[in-house]
Amino acid sequence: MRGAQGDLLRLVATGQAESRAELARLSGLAPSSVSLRVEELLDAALLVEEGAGTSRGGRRPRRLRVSPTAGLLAVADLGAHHARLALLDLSGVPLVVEERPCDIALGPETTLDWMAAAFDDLLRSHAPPGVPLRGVGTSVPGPVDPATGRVVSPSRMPGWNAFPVAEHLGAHYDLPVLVENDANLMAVGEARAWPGCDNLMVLKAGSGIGCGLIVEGRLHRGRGAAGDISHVRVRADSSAICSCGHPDCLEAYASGAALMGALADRGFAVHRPADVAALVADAVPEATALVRNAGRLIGEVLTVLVNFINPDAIVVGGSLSGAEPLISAVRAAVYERCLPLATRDLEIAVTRTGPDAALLGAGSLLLDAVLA
Amino acid sequence: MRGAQGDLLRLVATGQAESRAELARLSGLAPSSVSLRVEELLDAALLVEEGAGTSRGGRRPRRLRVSPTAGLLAVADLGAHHARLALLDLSGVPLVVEERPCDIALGPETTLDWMAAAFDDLLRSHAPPGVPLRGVGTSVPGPVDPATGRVVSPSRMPGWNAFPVAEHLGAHYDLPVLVENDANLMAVGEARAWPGCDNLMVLKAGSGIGCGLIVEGRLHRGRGAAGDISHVRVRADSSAICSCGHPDCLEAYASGAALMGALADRGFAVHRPADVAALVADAVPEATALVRNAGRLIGEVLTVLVNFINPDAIVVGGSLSGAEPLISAVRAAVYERCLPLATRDLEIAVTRTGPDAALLGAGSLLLDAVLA
DNA sequence: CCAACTTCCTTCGAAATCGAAGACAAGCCG
DNA sequence: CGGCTTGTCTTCGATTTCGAAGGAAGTTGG
Repeated sequence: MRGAQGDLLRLVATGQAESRAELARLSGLAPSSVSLRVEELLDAALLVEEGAGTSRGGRRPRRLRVSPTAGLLAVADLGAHHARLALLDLSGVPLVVEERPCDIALGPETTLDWMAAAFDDLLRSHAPPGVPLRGVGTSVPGPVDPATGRVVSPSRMPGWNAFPVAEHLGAHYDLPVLVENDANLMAVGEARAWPGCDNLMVLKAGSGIGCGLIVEGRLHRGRGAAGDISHVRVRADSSAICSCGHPDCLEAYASGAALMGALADRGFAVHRPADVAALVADAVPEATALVRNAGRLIGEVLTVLVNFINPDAIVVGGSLSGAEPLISAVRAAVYERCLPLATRDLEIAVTRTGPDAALLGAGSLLLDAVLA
Repeated sequence: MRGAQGDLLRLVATGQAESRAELARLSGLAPSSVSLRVEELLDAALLVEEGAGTSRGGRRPRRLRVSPTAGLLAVADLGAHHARLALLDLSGVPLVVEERPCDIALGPETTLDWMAAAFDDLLRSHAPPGVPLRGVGTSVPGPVDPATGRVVSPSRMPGWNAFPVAEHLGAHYDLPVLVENDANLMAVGEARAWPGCDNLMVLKAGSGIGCGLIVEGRLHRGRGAAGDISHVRVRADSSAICSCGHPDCLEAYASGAALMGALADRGFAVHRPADVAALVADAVPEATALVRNAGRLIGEVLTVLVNFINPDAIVVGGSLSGAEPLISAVRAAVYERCLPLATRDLEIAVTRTGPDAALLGAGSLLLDAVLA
């Protein structure tokens, strides 16, 4: 897909434009040029005309949509013990989402080959005939070097260090391949649900603590570890040594793994972070207190970042995001301690996208690669 | 200056391109189109051809420069007790730089009218005849709402709250007017001296502590207070209440003002932050210890931001930047505590631009406004 | 010194893009 | 119901931009 057409298709696919007139406004092209390009996209069966939109006082626009036959994207959100897999159409709408158990500790080759097989499986059972696969993407729970698509010193991924994930996955396909950190993809997916918020911090509170940063509407990658808040030193009464070797990292107190450990010490049966959220939902005092304390610690770290970045919103996702005391404590810390200018219009909210945020984010970034 | 020409002129003015061929490479336009546009800019006397550049193995390029007669920019860097004023040509090169005493506590009208008079003064004495003034800009030592050009709750600027600085200054001129926070402008100015570093944190250590953030080559403004690190809570032995009402803000321990206070308590005669740096240069133990401690505290705050943003470099400027122990302590804290991935290629250095950074930054942003 | 190669810049026909004007299709309103 | 207004989309000549080819002015290397 070359330049101008790609831009137009992207605007339709991302839901920013639904008519030729909107395309003209957003793309900066002349209405006549837009008509020509759209005509070509219709001929190529990448776009379809679908009825009429709502009038804004004049003639009703002819609604444009990405054709369901334009192509599919296969995406995965890879966790430590299970992966969510999905097929999306080019506008990012899921045809099918599945969660399957897996184990990243088996190493990259095994895991990625398993993933490719799972994608084939989904395509066989759910892809309409004749619709081509156009891109493949996955999240990984660790830092990814944006230049090379390699995983870099991931603490939760034994055996994966410096493994060329994108390259290995790409060997199965002659297609654009995307590999990105899970919190980053979650941020991208979430960003589409927050129109008007160009600067967004998306916290992933799961068994680890991650954060994705959207600046001016675009994912901020840094050197691959951007968004890390796990290893910030927090003010704690006791003293814990983190796996990174430093004392009192946020992760050692406020991560899902830390909370699970603390609850297990007190005799609760918790096997995954969602179990912690469940205990909180059941109003178990120990769990609530621990989660609230975790939220306070996270919130105190976020104050620094909110003052510095001035985001439009902080969105909390991940399997602990269902624990209301966590969000409340984050809110309390941020609103109490940050500059008024930074919090005046700051929204702190739970995910609008739900558990598929990273899958949708992968679709969004993949679309860019496909239409490049 | 309309679009395409503006882009080309900007590339030459910012020193990114010196020949038609470079313009073609950087602008994405076809060589033939570049030649046409350059011809028009030469006819309009905005560009001049000036000899030949150095060959890169083939025909030598014909070097292009912005004409010295193309226009001037009047810029100021406004401090609490003095202002630096300059006239720049459109490529950002100063014709004249002066420092004059002033007092922002006299209020916005008085100060800004004084500034306009000072600009007129400079223009009379230093502007070549017939060269038009094309833009006016100033820094202010406080947050600026990017949308309105108003100062917002500035702690060091009594009487300025919500004052429409850009509007008032604009009444003197029928020209683009720029008003921006001082640390932000410093960051923009510094960024041009760090080619290849697209993500930059620029620390201004003066009587206050400010920070400007460059992301993907562009200034990050947030809601106007972005870059603030003054009011981060630090781990301190004693307890001090900051002017913002919270305990143990960084500013209360590590700002030039705080250091001056501490030194004055010990009987030293210090009247401006540079005096602190001078004491350190004279190896006065009390001053060195205080400055080193300030650097450590600042560095600890920066660790959070470095992990989160992964900048390419941290640049330290401001009147305390000459104090070597400050930089060393910042370096020590950041390199010790940050993630290896974040510090692997991180440079922590003193300003390359010197005291005129904010003036040059103002010129850089003004150029964008002039060529819009 | 002279060919071979590089890079820079221009020339000129082809192609893409624009923009003004108008056709088209609604809602609004007495 | 029939103007009136508003917004959408297309037509078509004018303009801009492109791109391939070639000339100009160097360097490099036998």
